[in-house]
Amino acid sequence: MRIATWNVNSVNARLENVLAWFEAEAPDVAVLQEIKCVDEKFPTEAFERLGYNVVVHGQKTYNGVALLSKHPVEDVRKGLPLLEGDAEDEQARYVEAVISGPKPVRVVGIYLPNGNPLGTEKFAYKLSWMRRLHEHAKGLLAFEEPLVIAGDYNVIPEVEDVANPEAWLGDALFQPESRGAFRALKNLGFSDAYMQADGSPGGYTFWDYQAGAWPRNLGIRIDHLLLSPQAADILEDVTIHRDERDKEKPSDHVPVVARLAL
DNA sequence: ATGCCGGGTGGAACCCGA
Repeated sequence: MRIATWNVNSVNARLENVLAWFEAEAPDVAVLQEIKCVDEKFPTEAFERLGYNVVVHGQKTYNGVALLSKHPVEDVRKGLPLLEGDAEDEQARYVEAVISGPKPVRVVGIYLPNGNPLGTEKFAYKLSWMRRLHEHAKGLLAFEEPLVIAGDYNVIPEVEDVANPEAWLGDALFQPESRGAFRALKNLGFSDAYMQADGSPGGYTFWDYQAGAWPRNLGIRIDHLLLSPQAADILEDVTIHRDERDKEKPSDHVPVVARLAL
C-alpha cells in the first residue's frame, strides 16, 4: 500500500497537475495540504471518478486539508483536540481516518503552522499546535497499530535537510524550539520514513518560487511521514517526486510517497 | 531575503506562505 503526502498550494489552481499525478501514480491513500477552499469547492467528484473516497476539512482562502483513500474510511476526525486552557482553533490543519484495507492503518494528515515571523503570536501558535499534536499522537501510539502521521510539518529537522542552513537561521522552520518539538514527537516512538528507508542528505521536498530556488536546488525537507513502530516494521520504500517541481504551474512542494507492506 | 513568486480575495492592493 502506498501512502502519499502533498502540499498542493491550492487544489483548484493545481487541479490539472494534481489529477494527472493521481492518474499516473494512483496512491492508495493520500493527504493533501493547503487546499485553500471550503469543502463545497473541493473537486470531490474528480477524485471519486479516480476511485477515491474523499474526506475534506476545508477553510476559505487559507490552510485546508483532505484525505483520499481507495479503501473505505472509518473513525474520521477533523481538527486536532485542544488542550486545557486553549482557545478555539479556527484553522483547518488536521484530518485523521482509519483506512479499512486488507489490514487497517490509521492515516493522519497535518498542515503544521508555519510560525513566521519569530516573536509573534504566529510562532507561539506553531509551538502550541505542536504540543497538541504531541499529546494526541501519544494517545494514538497507545493503540499499538500501524499509524502514519503525514504532512507538511513546516520543520527542517536537521542541518542535512537544508541546502543553505545560514539562510534559515532566523526562520521559524529551523528554530531550536521547532526542531526540538519535532524531535520530541519522534522520540515518542515514531520513525521518520525517509530517514529509515533512504536517509541521504538533500531529500528536499520544498523549493521557494523566488530567487531561483528550484534551478539552484536551494531546497528544504519539511514534508514528512512519521511511522508508528508497527508501521515502521513494514516500510518498504520512500519516493520523493521531485519531477513535479519542474512541471508547468507547479506547487512549491512535491509529493512524498511511502510504501508499506499492507 | 528586506518579499524577487504565486495564490486568494475582490475587483486594487494586500494578506499569506516558508
